Amino acid sequence: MAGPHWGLKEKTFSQLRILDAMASDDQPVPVFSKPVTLRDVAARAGVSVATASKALNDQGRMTAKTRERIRETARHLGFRPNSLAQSLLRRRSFTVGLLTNDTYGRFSLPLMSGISDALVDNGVSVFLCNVEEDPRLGQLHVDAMLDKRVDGIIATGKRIDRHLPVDLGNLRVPVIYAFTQPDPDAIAFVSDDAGGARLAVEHLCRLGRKRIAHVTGPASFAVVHARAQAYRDVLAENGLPVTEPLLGSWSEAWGHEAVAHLFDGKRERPDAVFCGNDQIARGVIDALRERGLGVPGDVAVIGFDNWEIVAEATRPPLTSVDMNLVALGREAGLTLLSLVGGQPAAPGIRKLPCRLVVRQSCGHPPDG
Amino acid sequence: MAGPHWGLKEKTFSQLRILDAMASDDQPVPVFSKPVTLRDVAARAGVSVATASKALNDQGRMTAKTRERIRETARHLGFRPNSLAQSLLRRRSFTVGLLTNDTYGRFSLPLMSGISDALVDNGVSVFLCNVEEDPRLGQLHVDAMLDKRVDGIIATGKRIDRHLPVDLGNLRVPVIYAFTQPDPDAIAFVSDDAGGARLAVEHLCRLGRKRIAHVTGPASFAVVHARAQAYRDVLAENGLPVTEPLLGSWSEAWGHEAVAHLFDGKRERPDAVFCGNDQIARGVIDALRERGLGVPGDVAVIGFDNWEIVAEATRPPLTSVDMNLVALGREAGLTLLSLVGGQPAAPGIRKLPCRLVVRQSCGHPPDG
DNA sequence: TTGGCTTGAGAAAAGGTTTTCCCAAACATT
DNA sequence: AATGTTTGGGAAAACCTTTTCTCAAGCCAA
Repeated sequence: MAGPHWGLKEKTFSQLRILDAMASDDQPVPVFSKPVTLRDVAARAGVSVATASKALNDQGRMTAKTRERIRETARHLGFRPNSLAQSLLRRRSFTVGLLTNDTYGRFSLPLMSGISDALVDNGVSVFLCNVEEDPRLGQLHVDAMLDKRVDGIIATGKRIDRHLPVDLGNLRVPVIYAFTQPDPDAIAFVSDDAGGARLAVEHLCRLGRKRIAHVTGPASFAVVHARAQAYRDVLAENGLPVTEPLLGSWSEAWGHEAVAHLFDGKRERPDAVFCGNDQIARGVIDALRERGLGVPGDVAVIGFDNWEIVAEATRPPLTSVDMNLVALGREAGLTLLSLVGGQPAAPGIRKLPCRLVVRQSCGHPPDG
Repeated sequence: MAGPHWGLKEKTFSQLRILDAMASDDQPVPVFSKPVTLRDVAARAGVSVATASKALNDQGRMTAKTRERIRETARHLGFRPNSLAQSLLRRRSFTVGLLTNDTYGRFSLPLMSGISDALVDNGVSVFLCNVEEDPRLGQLHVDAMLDKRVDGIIATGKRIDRHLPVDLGNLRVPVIYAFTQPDPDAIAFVSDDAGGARLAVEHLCRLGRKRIAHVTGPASFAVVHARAQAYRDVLAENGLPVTEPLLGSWSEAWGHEAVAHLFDGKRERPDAVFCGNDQIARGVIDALRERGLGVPGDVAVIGFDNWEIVAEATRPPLTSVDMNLVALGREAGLTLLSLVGGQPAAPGIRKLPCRLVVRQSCGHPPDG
């Protein structure tokens, strides 16, 4: 099996240890001391490092037997190429950075999950950097990432109309945004909020609800207006009366309070409430119960975000619009990858569709 | 300012562009094309790369004037050393990996935040890898991290008695565990659950509560027993009656249900409930309200985890035990760093103290 | 002036891999 | 037998930085 003699006197101590281990065992050798390098493989197989490299990368020309012998040797030694050396040469680190200011990870973690999913099979790892709202911290992270030669950066914010406290223009590496778009030339992935709102309101219409209210977050959020407009559009399309959306905060407390506005007045009372997020919906449901109103019997309630930990804990479990954050992350990751690979990509916003998750807070499912 | 002529014919196109830019501007030059290398700096300063390196790293000997000139040139060109090249040489990548299976990030994100905080000032970046419960995925991530020559790994789980689906023994790099300890020789950081429980129960005692119940998670969790024992201890120390903890799930629904057990029987009714997490506490509070019992008037309720998004949304806002996850992450990060630096560290578990966050669900604060 | 010592700075190796040549040997063609 | 052509494989450069070694010049003392 061994080739011609290959200069034992050149072997270092650690190489000798590897060889010793090999002599007694035919399994891949766990190496505790130094990592196995290509030189080790080449020496063991009796070829040059150049040939060894080509054998392992399916490059160059050599007899099938030689190639296989080198491969077997590498496998046997447990050789894994040093990514740093490869990166240095290829000017490509198989590493991307995810920049976020989302402390709780409500948005960034599902996104991260999608990104990581899409990239790990390509051997790409993800640096996660939480920059809070601190420009100094942001610069620190960005510099560290650039020094480490990340192939690209994904920047995500909590809302489309606020940006990270860091400038990513003219960066030498491609940048993709998720949930923010600092300028129109940037490539950004966002969920289709209007479409999601349509999904919700149309669902309520299909269930025969006639007086559908909308309780949502503060006017300072762009998504509030996008969703509110879709809400109005769908009601108009269905010939239903439009009541103005109630704007407040993203909290349970606001949902609670909004119910008072909706049900205390002398106006006709809603038989459905479309809520701007799951926490508001939760507050609404609690307040309705306190008033003796049944959900979904008297009033149907629908949420937004499909934050499972909230949606599944409400009684009854909450029907909600899911923004498909994992899929969004996956798309963003793949697009970044193709950008890194030199494929051009059109600037602008890509809206990804939402998805309705039907539970029990709106009554019988459409086909049930 | 320019030194002697330094061989213009040797300059590449991109270098010439840099020089052109310099001629017209005295600010650091934004470089869109290729990154500035040490060679560029050396050439521009009229010295060898060796000298340039030494000047920038405060090594070697040279006139103060030479050193300063090189530094100024580097600053001017916006030179940043290529981390990959440094890593290759130093066998140190200034990179660590955080392995987790916590999908929602309830635990791992605060931890991440602490780790990142502690390390970013040392120029260390963190790979976040979510391995779910998938051994294949785990191996994939670990291999990718090792190939990229991470300096160390922090592995975190959701619970101390379950481990990640991946073997991190004999890894060539130091490993630190958070919230898990696969074997007694491993270095692990966990929160002091017993201490946290003491904090909670003692708080209730100080407030004069006499019949304190404990509603917690499933028996399969080690922390359930640790906290329950501390609960019993504190009650005994205070001469109060001990009722057996109610074990269930970690959900709101269970908190709700537990209230029925506690208040429907013919036993004397509790005037306080110590809950195993904030969601249970939330369920308990909701159930109490439905029974017309006031919180904290009739019954004091205390939670665990201090998950702000839940604790602050309950009415009244929930007093809860905080596990100091950020601090724990910071400690873990710093310890890993010292391990990487060659400092030895004793194996075993390090318990970090919890902290009580007083809101309104237990009545007047001790000093209020 | 010679020998020894300090000072300032450069050459070269190292780190691990990939890739571009290049070269011998073997084979095929007239 | 002499000339092309393929084939298998190696040498060396490149990526960028750090560090060790070396060396010439300048200085001092004798």
